[in-house]
Amino acid sequence: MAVTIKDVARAAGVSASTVTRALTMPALVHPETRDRVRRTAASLGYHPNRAARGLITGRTGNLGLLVPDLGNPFFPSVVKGVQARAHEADYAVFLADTDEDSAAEIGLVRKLSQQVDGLLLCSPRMTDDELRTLVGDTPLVLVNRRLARVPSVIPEFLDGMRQAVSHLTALGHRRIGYVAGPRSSWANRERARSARTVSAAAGAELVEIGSVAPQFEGGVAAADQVLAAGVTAVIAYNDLVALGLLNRFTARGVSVPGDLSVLGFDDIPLAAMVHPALTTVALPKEQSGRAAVDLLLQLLADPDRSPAARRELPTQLMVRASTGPAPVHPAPKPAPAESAPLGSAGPP
Amino acid sequence: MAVTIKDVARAAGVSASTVTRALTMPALVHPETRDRVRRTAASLGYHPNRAARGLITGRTGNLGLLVPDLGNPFFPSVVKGVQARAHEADYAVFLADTDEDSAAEIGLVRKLSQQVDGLLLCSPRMTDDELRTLVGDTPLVLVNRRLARVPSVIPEFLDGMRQAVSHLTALGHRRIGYVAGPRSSWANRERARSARTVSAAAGAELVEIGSVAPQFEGGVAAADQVLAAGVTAVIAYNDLVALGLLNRFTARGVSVPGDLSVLGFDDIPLAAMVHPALTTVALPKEQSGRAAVDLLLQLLADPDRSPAARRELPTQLMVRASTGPAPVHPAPKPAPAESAPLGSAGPP
DNA sequence: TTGAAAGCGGTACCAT
DNA sequence: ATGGTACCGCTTTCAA
Repeated sequence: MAVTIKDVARAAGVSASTVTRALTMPALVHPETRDRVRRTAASLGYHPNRAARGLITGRTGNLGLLVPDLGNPFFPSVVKGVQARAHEADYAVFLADTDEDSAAEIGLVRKLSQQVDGLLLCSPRMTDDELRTLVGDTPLVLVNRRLARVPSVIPEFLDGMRQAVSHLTALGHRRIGYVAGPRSSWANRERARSARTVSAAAGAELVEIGSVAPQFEGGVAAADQVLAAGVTAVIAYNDLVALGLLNRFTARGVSVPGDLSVLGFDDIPLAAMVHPALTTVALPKEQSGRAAVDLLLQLLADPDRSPAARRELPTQLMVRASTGPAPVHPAPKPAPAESAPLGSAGPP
Repeated sequence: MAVTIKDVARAAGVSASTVTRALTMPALVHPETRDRVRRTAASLGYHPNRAARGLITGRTGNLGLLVPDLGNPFFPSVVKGVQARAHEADYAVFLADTDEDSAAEIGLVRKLSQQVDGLLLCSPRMTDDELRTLVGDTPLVLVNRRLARVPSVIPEFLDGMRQAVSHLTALGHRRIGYVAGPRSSWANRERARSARTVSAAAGAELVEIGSVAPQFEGGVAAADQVLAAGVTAVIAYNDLVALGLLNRFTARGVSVPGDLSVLGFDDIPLAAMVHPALTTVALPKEQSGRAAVDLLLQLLADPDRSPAARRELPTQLMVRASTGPAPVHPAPKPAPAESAPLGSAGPP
């Protein structure tokens, strides 16, 4: 069994109360006693049992983080940010991957909420109504999602999209595609809305295409529709989808950015590693994670504060090789390609 | 405050003891009472407080998972496997990213061990001696690392390397490079050792190159040494390093697989998405995670069992476009390239 | 079959 | 400045 407070008390010749004080309210105990207790505790390798402490203080020192899919590199980045900030504040982190399943989200919130001081929901897929039923139970902070009266950390989507569209129109593009992500994703709805607003303002025509899984395969699946849409540039829901598009375009002999410009969202590390490197709107990832933890800690420290603190973090267009001047002639519509096996197309 | 056992007891008109029994030892309570209690509990939304329960049972229902870097897509995959299996068994998972730092690993093990029933250490960077001091404290399972008398889940590296080298020698390669990863990585030591053993047996010459960070940048950094080594094929410590090599080769005008074949390890999803797609040795990832949880649960269920259960999982060579026949003339040594900005090289 | 009481490892309050 | 005691939520004897 582990070392308990009683072991320390006995070894130091004091009561359990004094041990607690020496460790958590040092000012209240005689310096000499304090030092002796602390030394004894250290030498015995004593660490207070957080569960037991939590039982009485109501504080567990834990927080929970839910993400839809660790397979999308966007989320591990957010997780890293959360971890880093949480550990600084001496919090431990429960992580759960919900597999893009809103039912799983709800169940996990319920299960975790009793073991944590607060929860961070990153890009939750559940509906607003479902989300509302969870509020009040446990302190909640949303990441990448906005809901009235719930604290949240979100990126400046509108500005990011403005940067993206300005870049494309400056290159001469006038007819731009947007490949939509999952309908259950608030981020997708925001990006689509921003795309409409911004392209209207810029005098460009926006063609909305499908609604695909937020993965490489989604992009591969949407690529032919993009070609058929006669656009000269396409903005993908996220980088994975953009990479799927790139892959399929290469397989069909469509040159990027010669025939078609491709732009992603997120700036996952991968975006800079591929060929051609992907132009993308960088979202704050680690930073979102850190900010969310900050917001949560703030909330815990002083619960009666504004229940709807909200932080919006800047986005940044990363111009790389996948976008270029609009072709003089509209996008080509090549003959149906030999169907290349996904992800294994040979060299051009 | 959340619903407690007393609330349920009062509402159902029984004692707390009966509530416990009705929920955890149904056989011991009168069917009628049992049903009434369970209905009341359900209608009140009662979930037993796991921390309180753990205090007395000694079981927390939690487990901890440490990984070196979530930024390497290999680890999120393992995490997904752990999560999936853990949730099936009704366990919650503490996750910690140690940032490739062995000191952080040790601290986190200490911090988490009191809150969990067992810990999974994935690719720990600490030394064998450090690792040994941690054993016995809390049930431990190693993933991707072997240590005497500690249960572990590891891939069949030797066989994986054999597949890789056989593939290359069959293509005519006789001089093969191995770009080493971090020295603190057991996996790296194993791969290097396997590479030596296997290539000797296959009559190929092995050239060991550097020791780089297990990341894209590590590969970029090693690429020029690889070219200078006069090999016709190179095996990278992992896929990220392989991608870094590819990127720099492309920038220097070296054709893959025309001039040089490149082979990775891991089979991260990315490997199939790039161009040319990366030939790689697929390691079990989700599967390792699941197996590790299984091993841990087994250990918890019956602690006196063999303390050193060990599972070795098969690996699988994925042949893709980055490997091809050895060139007739040894690898070219192109003139020093214009130094292309990392990760942003334009189209060939 | 059920209830009362003790105690898991801490902390907080009230004495002294 | 320190010790005693009650209690956090739950499980587990022990009696009835």
